[in-house]
Parts: sequence; structure tokens; C-alpha cells
Amino acid sequence: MKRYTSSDSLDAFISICQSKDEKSLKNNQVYSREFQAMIDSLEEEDYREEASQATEKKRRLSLNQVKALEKNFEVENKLEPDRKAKLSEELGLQPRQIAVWFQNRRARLKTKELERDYGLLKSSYDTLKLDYNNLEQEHEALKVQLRELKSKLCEENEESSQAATEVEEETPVSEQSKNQGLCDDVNAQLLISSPASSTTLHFTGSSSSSLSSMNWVQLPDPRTTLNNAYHHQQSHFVKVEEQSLFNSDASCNFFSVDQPPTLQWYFTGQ
DNA sequence: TTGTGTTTTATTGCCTCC
DNA sequence: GGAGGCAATAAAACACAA
Repeated sequence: MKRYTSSDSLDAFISICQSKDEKSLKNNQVYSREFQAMIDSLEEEDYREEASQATEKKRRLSLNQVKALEKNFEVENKLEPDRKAKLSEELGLQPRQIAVWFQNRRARLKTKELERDYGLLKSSYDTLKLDYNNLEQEHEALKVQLRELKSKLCEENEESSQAATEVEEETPVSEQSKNQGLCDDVNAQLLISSPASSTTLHFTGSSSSSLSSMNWVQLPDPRTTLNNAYHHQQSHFVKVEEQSLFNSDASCNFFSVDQPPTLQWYFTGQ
């Protein structure tokens, strides 16, 4: 707890006794002498009476005093003792008042900065939100487009399947299985070949499955099967996203406002 | 004039640094 | 342990609508 000496109280009292009209920067030196004279005449009874009333009042600083303090604050918002004493003398204020003014001024500055930072963050958030809404619309449009393309592909496959059935009688059973289920959207099987590694991936997916249930199946490299001398069995994965990326709305929280993206698809299989 | 909200000046209590 | 900074708060001064 700070303790203020009797001289502090006297200083404060003297400061309070200054009238508004007296406080002009131009007449600073005059005040000081006047106030010194006031101290000298403190014993006068009538003045004492007036002063006792004045101690209960707060006085605002004059415009010029505030201007001078602001100017000093701009230069350096911390107050070293020398500067405090100098300002005190120049402005006819008590060192304590100068210190308090700087303290309050720093507090105001901090509040202002906080408000500014809040404003910046808010506008940044608003911009992001707008971008997000646009992306979401784009996402919806792409989903619709994908659905249309898939149904179109399905129809084409059915047609070709029917054509194949007509030739079926002359075709071996093994060939039939090749065409079977191409349009079975529920249990479509994709055979994907990775040209770089010659590794075949067998991906099982369905249109209604979520991303989290995307299955990666690693089949042995044909070379290892065919040639036992091939020792280094490499892991080759090919990412198959298109099949189910947009199949389920609930599958991915990437565009969720309430929840952060889980990136579950990314870590699946690790 | 008065009630009310805002700003400014000042105090208090706690904390850190030297 | 004293000086000085900060946060919280009190209270006076001020602005302004009704």
C-alpha cells in the first residue's frame, strides 16, 4: 500500500486550490509564485475556510495542461522522475498529479488498443466467414454436379451391360463377372493399378459409406508373389478420394462451423 | 432543471523490481 | 523495504436528452 506524506496532501491541496482561470500554460510561472504566496497566506482564517471546502472538490486540468501532458506522453508514455519534476514545475501541478495523469493515460491507451485489436479481429473473422459461406455454396454445387455425373455414368454402364448380356451366350462365365456390378453403387469394387509400383489396390467402398469407413486394402506386390527372390516388399498406397468424398454430409466436418475438421480421412490407415 | 451516461481525476491494494 | 506500475474502483465534472 502506498503511503502519502503530509507534503503530498499539502501539494494536492494546493493543486485543488487552483482555479480554472488561473490554469493557463502561458502563465505557468506566474501560478507557481501565486501558489507559493497562497501557501504563505494559509494562516489567514477566511482562506482556510475556503480551502477546507475546496479540498472536497476535484479540479479538471486546463486544456493547455492536458495538451502539454499529451505531447509529453507521445514522446514517452513512461515517466521518469526527472521528467516528472520538470513537468510538475512547468505546469504548476504536483508530481503526484503528473504521475496519476500518466497512469490514467496509459490505461486509456490500453483500452483503446484493445478495442482496435478487437475490431481488427472481428473484421478478419467476418471476411473468413464470408469466404467460408462462399466455399460452402461451391461445395453444394459440386455435390449436385457429382451426383448428376454419377447417375449418368450408371445409365451408360447399364446400357453396356445389357448389350453384353446379349452376347453372353457366346461368352465364358469368367468374362461375365468382369461386367457384373459395375453399377452396383452399394458395393462397387474398384480395381486400381498404380503404374509406378505395379501394386494393385483393392478398394471397397459404397456411395452411402462415410469417409471414416473408407477401406484401404493393400495387396501384395505381384512381383513378390511371382518371384520369391524379391525381398523388399514395398508399401504402395494410392489415395482414392473421389469415390466417397462427397458421399456423406456427415462424413467430414471440414466445413463445420461448430467443430474443427477432424482430418480423419488423412489419418485413416496410419 | 434533472436524470443519466460518460469522462476525468484520484485512491487503494497488490505486485514486481532494485 | 521503498518506489513505481497496474487493475479496480470511487467520485467529481461534464454532456446531453427529455
